[in-house]
Amino acid sequence: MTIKLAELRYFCAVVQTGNLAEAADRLGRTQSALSMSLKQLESHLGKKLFHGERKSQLSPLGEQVYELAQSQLQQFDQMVESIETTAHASNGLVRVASVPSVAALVFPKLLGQMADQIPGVKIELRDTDTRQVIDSLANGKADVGIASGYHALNGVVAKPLFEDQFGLVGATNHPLISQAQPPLIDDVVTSVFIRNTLCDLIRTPGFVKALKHVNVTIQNNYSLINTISAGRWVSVLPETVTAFLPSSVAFRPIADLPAKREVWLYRRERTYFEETVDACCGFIDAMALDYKQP
Amino acid sequence: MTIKLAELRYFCAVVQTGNLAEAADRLGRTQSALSMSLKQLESHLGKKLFHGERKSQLSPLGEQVYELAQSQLQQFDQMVESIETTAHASNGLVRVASVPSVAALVFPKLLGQMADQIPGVKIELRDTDTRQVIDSLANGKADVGIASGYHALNGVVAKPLFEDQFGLVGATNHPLISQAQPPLIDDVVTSVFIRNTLCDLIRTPGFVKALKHVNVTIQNNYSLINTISAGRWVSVLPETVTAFLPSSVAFRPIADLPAKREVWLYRRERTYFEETVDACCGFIDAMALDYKQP
DNA sequence: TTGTCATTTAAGAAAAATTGAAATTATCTT
DNA sequence: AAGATAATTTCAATTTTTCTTAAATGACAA
Repeated sequence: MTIKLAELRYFCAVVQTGNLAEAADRLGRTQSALSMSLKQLESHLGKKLFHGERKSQLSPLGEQVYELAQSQLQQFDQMVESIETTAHASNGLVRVASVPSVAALVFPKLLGQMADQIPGVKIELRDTDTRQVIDSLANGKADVGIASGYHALNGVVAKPLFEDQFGLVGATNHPLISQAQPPLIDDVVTSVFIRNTLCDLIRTPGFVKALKHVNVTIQNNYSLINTISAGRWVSVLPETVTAFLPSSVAFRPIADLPAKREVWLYRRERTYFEETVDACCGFIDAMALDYKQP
Repeated sequence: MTIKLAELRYFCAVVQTGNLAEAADRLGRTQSALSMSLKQLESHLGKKLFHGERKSQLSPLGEQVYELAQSQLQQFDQMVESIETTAHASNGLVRVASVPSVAALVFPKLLGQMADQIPGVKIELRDTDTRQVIDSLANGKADVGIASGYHALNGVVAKPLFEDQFGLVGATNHPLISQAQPPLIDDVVTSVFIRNTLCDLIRTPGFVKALKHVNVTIQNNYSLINTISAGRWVSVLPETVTAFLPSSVAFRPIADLPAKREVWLYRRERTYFEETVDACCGFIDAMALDYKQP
């Protein structure tokens, strides 16, 4: 007999609630059912999963198991949902994964068009970073992907979607924004510069070099924009990201920074509902045209 | 009631064998058990998973389910193994993921040192591409990672391991190898050049530009070396990869290609057996020194 | 100590999975 | 097209597993 999924599910619930009664309540089971299940899991592993007698503190092994089990359960549930949706959708399910900036731009409109033109279609939209987009495609967990740059992938066809000029983002009244002449890299990448994840896509040597001395980084774009709108700080972002800037923040090109972000559209071959996925890609492609020739 | 892991396991076995009897045999169950389980799965989804009456041909939905189920099962089993190993290992389990080139270099020695110096330790070594190494670290599926380039990751510390000069690889008697003066990019990236995955790490503008006109690519390094040793073709690889070249193939620097591959060592914070993981990183680090100052 | 709260235990009940044998359905052969 | 063979399904009986109820144990604080 091996470890069962239900055992892990119970275990995780107990970890989250910190006691049997609450976990049992949440799962619609009794305390004793959980108690026995945990005991079985522990005896299978030959070690305790919790510290002390109560279920409030994990042992080191428990920590490890919790982490693994948690992500496994999440994945499993996601897979089940995906299977069920596919099975029940009359016009199929299209799973689209995209980097957040493009997702914000594309998803609302895409959702509308799909729903209007393909009755009964189901759509699953996810925004993550390029790495995970590519991964989802590779694992068959997404049918369509939008990501930065080109990545060769088996069973997936890629096509360039649009290019996206990098430029300065700063508060409207920041000197670098308001000054007459266009700023240069060296003006921008100074002590008021905040690095962000998208900066890593830039290969312009002068910029890469300047970036080495920057020591403020903000991972989350929303926090980044917020910080910038306070007035003191600036950053560099692709132009389409700035479609969502508040009026207190503005975008302008940097004279000696020609770098563009290449956004690519990926499509899995041999998908369940070919036509639906084709239509989806068509919509995305059409939208991209709006950005290609502004 | 929801989809169960066992149902998917049965389903996959039937898909693989193509008939119930064989699958039942493999799983140590009877035909009827599988038949009922499949029926249950199908009625849950409301659609057939197979085409026709026999179990030899999947329906489109079946294809989709099979693919998802297959990868899920694989992951689950891997997780179970990882949990069990962790639980039973007296000195813990260290899961190391590395890009193949460095893995080939480091794993044999590392395995020996770990076994010798940390009695009872268990080691799990995996070689994949950089993307998956980073992913394993992010998902808590690896404790230590070796990958090309720097990637910021939550809960993971990174440190540069060594740098690896890119250069020409060709048959010993290939003109570009045997000629007196060092070759240039334009000599190398010609009609006899084969592109490979590691080429994408190179950012030297002249090389990137030249690469655009190359239309032969080999993904697998082993096949690549084999092809090269035939005599006609050449490629570009990092120097450490060449530690495993057959004598018929040689490495030499390219005069105007300064590109280096940066290899980084990643280590998850808050691992189960801190000391063991520390020791492992120490060993890897020490080995890297051999390549830093050759 | 005593009372409360959390967990465990044990025995029976309920649910789920598995089996064996017979029945059905498909495929092949002639 | 009929019979033979192979594969799958059905169904009731059985086994296994999981869950519940109810009572017992253990920890902890007043």
